[in-house]
Amino acid sequence: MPRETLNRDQIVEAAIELLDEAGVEGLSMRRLGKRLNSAATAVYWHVGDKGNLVVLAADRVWGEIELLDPAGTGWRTAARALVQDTYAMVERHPWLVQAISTHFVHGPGMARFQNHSYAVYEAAGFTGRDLDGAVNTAFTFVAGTALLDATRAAASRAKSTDVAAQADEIAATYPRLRERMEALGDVDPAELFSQEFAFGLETVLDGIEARLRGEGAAHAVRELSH
Amino acid sequence: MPRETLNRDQIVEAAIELLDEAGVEGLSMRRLGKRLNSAATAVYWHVGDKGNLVVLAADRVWGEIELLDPAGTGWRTAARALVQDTYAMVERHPWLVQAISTHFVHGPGMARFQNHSYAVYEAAGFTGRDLDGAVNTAFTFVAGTALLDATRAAASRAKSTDVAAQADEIAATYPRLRERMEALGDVDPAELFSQEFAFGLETVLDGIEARLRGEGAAHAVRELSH
DNA sequence: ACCTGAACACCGTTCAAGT
DNA sequence: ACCTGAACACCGTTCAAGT
Repeated sequence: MPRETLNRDQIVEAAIELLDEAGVEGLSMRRLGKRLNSAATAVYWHVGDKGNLVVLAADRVWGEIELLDPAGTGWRTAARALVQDTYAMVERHPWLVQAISTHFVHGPGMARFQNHSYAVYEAAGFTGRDLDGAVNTAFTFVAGTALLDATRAAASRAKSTDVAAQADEIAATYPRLRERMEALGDVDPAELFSQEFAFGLETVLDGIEARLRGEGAAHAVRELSH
Repeated sequence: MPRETLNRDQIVEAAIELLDEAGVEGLSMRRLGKRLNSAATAVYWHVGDKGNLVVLAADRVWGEIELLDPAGTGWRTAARALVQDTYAMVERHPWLVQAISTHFVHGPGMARFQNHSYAVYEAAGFTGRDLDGAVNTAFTFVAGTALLDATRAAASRAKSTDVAAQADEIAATYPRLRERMEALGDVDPAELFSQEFAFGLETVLDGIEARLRGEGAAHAVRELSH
């Protein structure tokens, strides 16, 4: 499978494949070189170093998110869809959380996404600092969900269910945790997670909506930055 | 500085020091061995491998969080304090986000923290699945803040402000982002972040409080799990 | 029970040398 | 302008051998 010359896009694409398969640790310049039929070190000419390559890959995947025009659907539907679609993207690329936690990712992909976020909450009626606040609150919720989901994924990657069993044993020594474990024992973990996600999402949107009506304690905070 | 024998606590303590200084990547078994005046490989006998050591360190730091009795202060004050204190802990240990994103951390430290979370929202009046929902929503907010803060920290670690300048240039090609950049140009980034944090926190607590009064769209979600 | 040292199979990155 | 190969300074981990 010969090719003219290497280029950035092609390298980033291959890197994303490797990242999806094996995570940040599993992406090595030597493995990447092999996949591209070139010397591992040839990649350096195009992307600088591994850190920068991870940043390029991380920014790229933000471009996969579908942007729904809030004018057609109403802001809350668009806001909900945006959070859900972002979460789906993160699930396709579980390495993204680690990438973001160790690198500053703010390229074209992120800018496109952020600009749309602003469009959604602008359509809701927010302006100025409140607009920043609303966008940021929703984004924080997605980020949190992604991070918690990454932990969960790490748990199922762990050798056997040994780790989970040990966690349960420890939790059982605390009264409230034991009570919840017993109450939730029958529920499928995946379904549980998705219900918690839905609950959290609507709760956050409710908080944002209350702010829109000038209600809620969040109102007082705004006075700080007048 | 001689010592009897190595032990787990001592190793985890030294590991946290190294993690605070240089992150997960900067923690190497050889460096750790040097700090403990022992062969790098001696550590393996006590903690298994590096992954498990990171998990032990990550669980340990959850124990640093102060737990405020909600009976004395009211649930909202206790909930707010818990989020703020957790965030402060994460700022002291910036590697925690990466550790959690790649490992399943559910030891005694986490259990203690989680049990207290349940106590706070139980004091607010939540029970059953709503209690899980409230605890999880608040925790998701802290997790998201931590992840976003890690990115920010990675930005300031990056060589010069080159990266940030480049990010601004890209953002400026989007109308809404450019507008916000111009509007916020004068504001100190650290102060901005802390105001967004306060806004988000109160917004999320407002959403949770609305749920407590049986208001809000989050109510409908609860029906799904009856 | 606890520790050491050598060894193995990897890494990311630099750089002179090639075309 | 783009690529190669050797080389350097690291990694995590295993394991026989020691006490």
